[in-house]
Amino acid sequence: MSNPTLRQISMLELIPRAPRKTYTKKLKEQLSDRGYDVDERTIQRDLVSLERVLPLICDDRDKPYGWSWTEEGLGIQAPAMDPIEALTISLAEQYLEPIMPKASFKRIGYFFKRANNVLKDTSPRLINRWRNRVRVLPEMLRFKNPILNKSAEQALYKATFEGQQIRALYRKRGDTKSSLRHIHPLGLVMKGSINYLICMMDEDKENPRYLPLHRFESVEILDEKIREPKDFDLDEFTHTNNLSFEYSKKLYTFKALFDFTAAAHLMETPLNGTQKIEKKIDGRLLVSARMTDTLQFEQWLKSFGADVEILEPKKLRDKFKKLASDLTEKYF
Amino acid sequence: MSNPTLRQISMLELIPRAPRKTYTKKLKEQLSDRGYDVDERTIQRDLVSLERVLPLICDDRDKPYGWSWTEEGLGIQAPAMDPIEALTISLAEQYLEPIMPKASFKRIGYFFKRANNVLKDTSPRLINRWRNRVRVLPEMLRFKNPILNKSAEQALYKATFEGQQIRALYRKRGDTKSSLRHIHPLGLVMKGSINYLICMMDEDKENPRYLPLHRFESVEILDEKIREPKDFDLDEFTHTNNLSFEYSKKLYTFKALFDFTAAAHLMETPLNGTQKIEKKIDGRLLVSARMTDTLQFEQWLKSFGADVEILEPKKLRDKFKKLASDLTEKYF
DNA sequence: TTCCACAGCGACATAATCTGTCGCTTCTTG
DNA sequence: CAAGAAGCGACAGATTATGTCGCTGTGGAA
Repeated sequence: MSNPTLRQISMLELIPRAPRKTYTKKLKEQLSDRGYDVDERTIQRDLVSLERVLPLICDDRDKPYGWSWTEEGLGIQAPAMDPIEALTISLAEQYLEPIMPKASFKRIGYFFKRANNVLKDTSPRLINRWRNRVRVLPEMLRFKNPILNKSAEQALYKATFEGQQIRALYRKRGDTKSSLRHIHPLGLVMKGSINYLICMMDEDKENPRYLPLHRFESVEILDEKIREPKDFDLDEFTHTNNLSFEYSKKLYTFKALFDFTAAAHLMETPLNGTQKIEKKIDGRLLVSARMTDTLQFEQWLKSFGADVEILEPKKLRDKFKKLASDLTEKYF
Repeated sequence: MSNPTLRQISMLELIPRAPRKTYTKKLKEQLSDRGYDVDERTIQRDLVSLERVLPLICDDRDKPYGWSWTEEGLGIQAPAMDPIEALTISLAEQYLEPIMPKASFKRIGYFFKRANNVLKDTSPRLINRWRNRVRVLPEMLRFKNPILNKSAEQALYKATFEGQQIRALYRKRGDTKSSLRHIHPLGLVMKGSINYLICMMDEDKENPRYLPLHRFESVEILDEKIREPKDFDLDEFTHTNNLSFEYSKKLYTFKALFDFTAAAHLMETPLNGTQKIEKKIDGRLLVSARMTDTLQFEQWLKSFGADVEILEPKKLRDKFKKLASDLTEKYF
């Protein structure tokens, strides 16, 4: 089909958003790859005519002119979002906002803007109601995010993605000054308010380390591929270094008596599929489940204070026994 | 400008995704609103010619034919995502997946699909590396999500959005059978694995209630606007009903001694802007901050076990004193 | 400087297309 | 069965799209 419409749509999809640009030559090639064999002159004409009606800009300071979509221009999206979809996205926005790195969140902001535009168009009164009537609440205490250097962060992402070595100014915990290091990035781990770079450093050529992103002061991407330990497995690494706790392999049978009101929610949101629950005569709930042995689970139990009595495993019960005496010692 | 390209792009934006459809008549009007005054015949021709090259479908079982984009078709997006943007979105996907209602997450899945497509095109090797090298780890214990009825959930969303009354089969906590209720939805609150409908019920015409979505068995949207209490404020409601804890207004000055290793992270991710931290001679950290009086904060403190000693406020210290004796009583 | 390559642009002629109109057909509905 | 609605084929004239060519200005190399 030699329909100009399709060719022009393809072309519009090939034009990047400012500040990146593309050029007629490049467009000609890319369009040719997609089966549109046209003269460069035609592309020029198309660009000029589309520029008049769409938020395109042409950088004519240098001579192959550089074409891009304007930074904030709305572009084209078909099919348009329907209202329910837009609502869902605006909900996703509420979920993401507090937990995602600020810079990343901003980068996809135009997308949320588009969703909100759709909602505005359909019915400003309804969208307002939605705004006022839906909340995503934090499940737990949120800490302040560490301050981090945006350009360093971006560079770390890029280097990890492309597998390039870096040279970076990194400040060790406790140190006030940062020092220059040569690093092979292996991966990224986001956990709560802290994100970590998993990497090899010159000090230890065997074992990867994890470094919080906010301790990087500046990052320079080197023109050299990373050297990685063979069979490196990020999940295994996070597990053995206590970053993750989902994949722990040690299992035990857990049994405890919970105060009814404090643990009633376990009836509807069980710990996992193995959980069993039984109401005792004194009103307490006997909960049992196969659990992995993790720090987080212990912390969760401790947060119940005196509303839980651990029965099994004995080791865990002993820990709580010790906790009781430790606390007594502290406060009496 | 009588350029067919632009008109056709506009038209593509006006065609909804299946199962919704649109019709030539309707398109003619909408295009006319946008300044494209063309014959219906032209629109028909455009549709047929675009159908051949784009994932459009025409439902010709009935006679104004219904046009839509196919359910999974990729549509048009310009400007295209650049790779970094696509990475960011694929990261957002990792953040959202565990915490967002499954149905909602699926609804915007096409968007993540698009991002992943961009990445695949740029470099399949790199995207694979990214997949293997980036993890979003849960910060805390995740419970199993309650099972919920998808159509009921969708209806609750819709009714809340549109402000319509509903008639629903709702199962009270503890009950095995559900009963029919007449409800005025006021809002939605998502908190961890449980989502709540805030609403007025016939039993109590004064005070809103909150009902977990997973206890709804079926929902029928009525053709009647909700009656809402005047000056209803969702934030105030969540606050007074202990759903949220961020906006509590009671403030106190908190002081405690933390074990160094257990609380070192507070130096980088402070509780809030008012936090002060001081290293004592015995190695412990004296942390002080203005805090709101919330259950969650107390739970967080309890999760430290014997690694924290509360100094102020006295009330809180007393609670921990009582905790110590309660635990001793339980375990000795 | 001069020369050359490159990119953009205007002009032009022709082929290709786009589009409104009309009339026929098919289907539904009362 | 009549009327109306929607789709579709055909047609013709107007419009547009496109390749080609040659001119111009710019910038770098000789």
